[in-house]
Amino acid sequence: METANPDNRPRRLTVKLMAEKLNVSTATISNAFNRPDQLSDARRRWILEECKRHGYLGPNAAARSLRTGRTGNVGVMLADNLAYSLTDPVASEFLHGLAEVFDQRQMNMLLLSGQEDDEHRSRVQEAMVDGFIVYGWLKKGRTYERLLQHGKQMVAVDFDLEGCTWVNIDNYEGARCSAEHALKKPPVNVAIMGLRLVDTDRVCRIRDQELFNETRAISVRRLHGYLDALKAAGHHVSSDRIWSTPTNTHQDAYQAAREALTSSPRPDLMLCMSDRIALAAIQAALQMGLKVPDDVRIVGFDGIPEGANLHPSLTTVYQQSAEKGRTAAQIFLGEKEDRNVLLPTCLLVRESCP
Amino acid sequence: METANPDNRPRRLTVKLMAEKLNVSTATISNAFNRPDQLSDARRRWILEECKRHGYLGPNAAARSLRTGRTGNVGVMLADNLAYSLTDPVASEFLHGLAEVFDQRQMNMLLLSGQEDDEHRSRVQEAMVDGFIVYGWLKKGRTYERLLQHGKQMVAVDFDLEGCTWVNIDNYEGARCSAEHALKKPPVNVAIMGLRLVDTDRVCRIRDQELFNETRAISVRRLHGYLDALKAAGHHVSSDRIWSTPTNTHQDAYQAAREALTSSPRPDLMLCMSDRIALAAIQAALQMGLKVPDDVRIVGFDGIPEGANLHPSLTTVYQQSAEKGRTAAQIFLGEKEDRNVLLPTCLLVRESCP
DNA sequence: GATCACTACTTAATCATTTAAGTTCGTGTG
DNA sequence: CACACGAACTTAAATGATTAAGTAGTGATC
Repeated sequence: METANPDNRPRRLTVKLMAEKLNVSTATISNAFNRPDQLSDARRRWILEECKRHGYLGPNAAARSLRTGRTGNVGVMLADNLAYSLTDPVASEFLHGLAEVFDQRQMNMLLLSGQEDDEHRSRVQEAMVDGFIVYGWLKKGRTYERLLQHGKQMVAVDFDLEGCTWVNIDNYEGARCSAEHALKKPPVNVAIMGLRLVDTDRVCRIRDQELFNETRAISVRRLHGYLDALKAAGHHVSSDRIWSTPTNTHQDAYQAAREALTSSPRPDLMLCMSDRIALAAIQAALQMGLKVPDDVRIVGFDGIPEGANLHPSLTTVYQQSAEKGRTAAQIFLGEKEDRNVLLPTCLLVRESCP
Repeated sequence: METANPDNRPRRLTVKLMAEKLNVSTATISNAFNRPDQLSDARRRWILEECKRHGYLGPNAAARSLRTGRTGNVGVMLADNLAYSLTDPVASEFLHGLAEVFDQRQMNMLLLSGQEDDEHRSRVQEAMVDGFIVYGWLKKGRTYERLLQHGKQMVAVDFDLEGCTWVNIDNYEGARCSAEHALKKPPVNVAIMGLRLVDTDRVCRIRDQELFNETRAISVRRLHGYLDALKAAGHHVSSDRIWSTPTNTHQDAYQAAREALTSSPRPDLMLCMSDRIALAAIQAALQMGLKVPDDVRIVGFDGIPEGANLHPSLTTVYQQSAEKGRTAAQIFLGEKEDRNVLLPTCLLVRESCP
């Protein structure tokens, strides 16, 4: 048991103390803050004013949450590195969409990293939230397990979680369609620039045995889209012509692009699984003195704003990142009829691959 | 009082129930989860295993927080619109820096909007956090007051809050120095493109009576930096030549730039208080058939990555946004000796104003 | 004048933990 | 043997709110 306060001076004000001071019940104070209809208007105003005067700022959040079972927070679990995600243009747009809805509904977003620390502790159980939005592909592990167990509301985005409602885009069709467009003018050598197609932390080429590894289902679907379009056009792309970057950072993207562009035979069409990769590829190509799209055509994926004002501007697959956030938030809040939503993509034909 | 559970079947497992099931005290279960040194290793492992088997996932976050007085969360209050901030390049970099430190220390970030709703309710009191990082200039009001009262740990960034530790950059010197550089080649007509210099929600020019309004101290300091450099070089800029945008969005920035460039006399030097504004100004100038820097020289502020790869690339004042986040986090955690930090800026001379 | 409905409260149980202090028991020591 | 000590627990008092159910008083209605 805790020792009594030596000075007998309370450290913080509580409803109980305020009730004593004002000579009313704790229930009445609570009602003054939460349920105006439960007491007369005059009394309510008087209580609020007295509380302010005495320095009682309002109910303690933890105690309230313990009693009501609600927190007013939604846990936003980002599968990728948290710090990185905050500057990734696609993730930022998604968070923007989420914030638009949750902010209006007076809910706060608690950012959670999906990556586990050395002790594999999970942040799911300890998070003070009413539920989760899970964004991106989470590896199986403790966190994954805990997400299946906690029993709160949950929406998965860009991710398949058994039994969970979801929002996603049509990665396969977006990729297929962009490749189909690019193949109208037949290329000689195609390179595919993948994002986390295999489970390593280095830029590398894919080997046959790793090709259908499902570590990153988003990318695997995009890959199938590319490959099917290529097949339909009578092209064969060996796994030697498929690169993979471990992250969507400019640094990795640039390295991969550079490797691909200096490989032999030099590609004249690069299908990139993100705009970051595509922009890095354009930069690398220009620095090597190549002309885009004359010497090498480049197609991206995502449709980030930066791709529009550049010269050459980027041909890419636009995905509705912000809408993905708004939709996920609405499903979370039960404001949407559909429990699962597949958002369409659309092809933006610009200069890098006309 | 609450009615007893009709089935007599508990809705969730608690330490109490687990204690009964396993025939140990609640204290022992709690210790198994929190203080390994308080019980034998064998017993601890047994308890954790039994808990898992019965489906008890661990202590309830709200109850734990109520008892311990800690939450493991840090409230990140963004003065600007929350949804907007998440896509603003400077704010994103700042959040990136924060996340780098807090994620490593196992703390979660709770995003809070500094903007008040219609009822002026403040989120400060209800937030389940151990303290606050306040980012950006907060208007006086209920939220501002509450921040002064809550008594928890707090760090203000890009903001002055009486008695509070802070991190900031030298806005005055950064601006002065960039203007000084630009004035080496004497301009004929200077335009200053301000960010929230006055308290309206439209793009506008400044009138004399509003000039020294302190709604946005960051901008006011930058303005003084510009004006002092101009004065030193013998220039006078009337308030008619100073624009202000209400937000740092591309849309507002573009509109302001367009207005400035079509105003008479047309400016041949534009000092912009953000890179977003400067980039919009470059775009607007090019679209009008003007040459940058030949017809109009443009200087930015922030040093965002997008300014580097553009043609013409952007001359600007670099500020260490991510470092600002890391520093704020460290001060918050008490890991820094200094309680207040003023970060230096540096001038990046590039093509838009050589 | 009894009954009823309504307002404006109060009472007290409950939410799920943590932790200082107390208990028990086995072991080493003078 | 007595005593101290530490390990391994248990006991029970907080932590700070919310809320169903109960109560008292007032006025209207039959």
